[in-house]
Amino acid sequence: MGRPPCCDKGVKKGPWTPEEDIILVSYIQDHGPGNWKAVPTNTGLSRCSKSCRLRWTNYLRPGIKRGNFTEQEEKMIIHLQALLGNRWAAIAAYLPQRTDNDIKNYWNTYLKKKLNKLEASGSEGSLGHVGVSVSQSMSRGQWERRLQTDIHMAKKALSEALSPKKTSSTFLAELNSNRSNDNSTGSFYNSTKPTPSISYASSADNIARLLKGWMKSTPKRAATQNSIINLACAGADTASSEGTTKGSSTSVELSETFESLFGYESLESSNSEFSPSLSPEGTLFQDESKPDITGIDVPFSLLEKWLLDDSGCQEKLSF
DNA sequence: AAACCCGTCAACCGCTCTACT
DNA sequence: AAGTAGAGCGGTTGACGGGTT
Repeated sequence: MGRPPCCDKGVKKGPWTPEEDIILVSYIQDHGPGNWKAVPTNTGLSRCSKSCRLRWTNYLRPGIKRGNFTEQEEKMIIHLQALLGNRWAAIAAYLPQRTDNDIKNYWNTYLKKKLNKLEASGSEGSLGHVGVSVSQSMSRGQWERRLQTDIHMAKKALSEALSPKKTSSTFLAELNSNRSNDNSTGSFYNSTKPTPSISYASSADNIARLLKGWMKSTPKRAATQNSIINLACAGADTASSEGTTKGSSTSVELSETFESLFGYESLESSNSEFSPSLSPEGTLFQDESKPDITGIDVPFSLLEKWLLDDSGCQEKLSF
């Protein structure tokens, strides 16, 4: 019974190594994401295509916010889960910097329990006005209006998605011109379309971040770091070449090398403030898999407000 | 110090959907 | 219209780290 495995038996499983990440990112830099079937053969990675796609979309793709969820995000997730159910991809579409996997994990490991506790205690805690209680506490009229709003927004997003889009080459051309003045100050949630200012190379930021953690947590692996750096130098061709490698670097030195190599520091410094305003970055990649909700008529901030505030926005959002 | 428990999260599995022929 | 392959999605697993006993 059951279908045959999607991949050959020879494929590697388990955690991805930095080397593999760099190879994957390097390939995607050159060819763009998509055609995942071809990725393992073209890169020589002994990973199945699915695994490559997953690794990219859930971890390496630029613009992904990692780490703690903010209270706002938490409320949005609770609200959206109540509205949409366990449709994590749909929920993730409203949180452009989070992956569906991340949201799913957060829900299963934390939010569900938190809400269960609240429900069990019958208290109206800090989350009492949102979440599980939404469908129970709101009037039917409110619920239906929300549903209509959701459908309306979905339609808008669909028509948006069907409208002509920029080609990737246009994107890349813009990227190069924008990358120099990348100190984005505009809000990601602006109602105007964000200017694309990302390159595939930006996934090097993600790699660098991951490598930094990897090197810190496992200094004993330093033996393999030289090869990583070599790969990085070869692969991340948009990165600065200033960070030349040293034969006997300590892990700290190496991570510094990566920082300069990938421009990691700038990302790190702003990472704790990885607010929506941080990144028009990532929009290119969000276009790959997520509906473009930034371009719809309803400004995202309004949507956010709607999600976070039960009583608010009903007037503004009724159509 | 060792054993155990628990929470987190990256990754896998298998199913469904969609596009293509 | 039917078959097929690739992509996407949600559920689940397992490794790992931290806390507790």
